[in-house]
Amino acid sequence: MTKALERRAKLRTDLIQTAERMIAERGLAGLKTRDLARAIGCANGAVYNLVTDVDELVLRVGSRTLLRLDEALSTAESTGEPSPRETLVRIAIAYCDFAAENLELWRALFEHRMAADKILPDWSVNDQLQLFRHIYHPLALLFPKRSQEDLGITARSLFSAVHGMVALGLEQKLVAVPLPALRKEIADLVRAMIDGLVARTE
Amino acid sequence: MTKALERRAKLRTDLIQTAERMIAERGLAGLKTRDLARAIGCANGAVYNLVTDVDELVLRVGSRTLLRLDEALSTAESTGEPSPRETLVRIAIAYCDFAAENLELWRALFEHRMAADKILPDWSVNDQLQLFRHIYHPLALLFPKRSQEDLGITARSLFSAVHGMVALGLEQKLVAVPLPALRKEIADLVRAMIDGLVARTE
DNA sequence: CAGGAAACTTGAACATCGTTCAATCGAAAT
DNA sequence: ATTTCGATTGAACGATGTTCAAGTTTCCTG
Repeated sequence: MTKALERRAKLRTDLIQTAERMIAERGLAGLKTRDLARAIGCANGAVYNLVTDVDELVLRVGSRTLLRLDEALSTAESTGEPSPRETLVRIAIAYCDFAAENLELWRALFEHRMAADKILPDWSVNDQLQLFRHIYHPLALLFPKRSQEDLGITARSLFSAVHGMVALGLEQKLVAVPLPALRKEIADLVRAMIDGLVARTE
Repeated sequence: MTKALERRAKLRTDLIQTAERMIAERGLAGLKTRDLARAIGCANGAVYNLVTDVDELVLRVGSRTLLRLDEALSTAESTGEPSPRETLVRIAIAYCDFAAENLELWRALFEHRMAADKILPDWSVNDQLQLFRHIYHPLALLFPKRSQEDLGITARSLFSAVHGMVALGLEQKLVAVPLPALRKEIADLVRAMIDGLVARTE
């Protein structure tokens, strides 16, 4: 009994890691079940013993990506000058750097679309909401009088704005922005957003 | 000679319009050549007489979407209080509204990915760069001393930030934000960004 | 207007996907 | 050793984008 389950568990781990590598190397569209099966040494159909869907596989890879992203943002949050303003700048830059260094895996987080009827599992939803908390803390220091709800909204707005700059900045379709320039733009605009928000409370 | 070309031209127009409707109704992933052929009354393979690729078809639909978006931003730019600050806010809100009202077509602009080796045609690139000019004008009024290049960079940053808020705000995966709330958040953050940028020049 | 050339149109065929499932295999239990 | 039952296989299915030889229409010329 244990023998079979062990094998299954190992295969499952291999599958997810191989899928991660494959997305990183060839993009989300380059993920093929037959390639996966060959890579982990099993039959094409066997993939569906380890995972119900390709959708689930992508979500599992996404979970790992979000975990690493979370770590990157955590170190950015706690490393360096503790001023909330500069902490938020560091977090934004860290987001940009992570996206640049993990371009295809990061893209897969947003490119992936499931059939409208399928609902995505809880473990996947929770993963995503965790990200805002890195922004929430410094924001709470900057705006002690704001309600939790307000802070949450502002945190998401800030995150979204930085996300947009990174997303369009790393897009190769338009004129590709050199990474150092993008980092500078992001730092500038984050400082401007914070200053503008702070000024309103005075 | 004319007869054949007329028919071709009409079919081509039909094709693009049908593709547009199909994307609007069922999303980019719902665009199928066989459905298109049936809808415009020709054989499956005939689609490739009108268009070299599905890629080209999506780009042509995208061009129409960008044109309509441009119009929406134009009226927002010239309608209402002429203060540059409020003009920029109106443009941002107009972008948000357009995305909400043309959700799938707007998404198709960014979801679509071509094979890495294929280069996208000039007419498609030009379409996209036009958008920034709506932001450029008010920005130039706010920052008369900045260089053209600087203004262009700031314009793209502002656009990208708003784009991010709209993109993540309209995403249904996470908690869906009610549209009025999203509009308010965008207006707030745009004002904050502008105020923050202006404060730096004083 | 006839008739051949050129261009257009067709739809069957191909390659590639994700996914399914009846048949086969192998390990644990008796 | 035999049975049993779930795990595994890989062939097959249904879509899908794309191609192309064959058939059809259109156009030009004598």
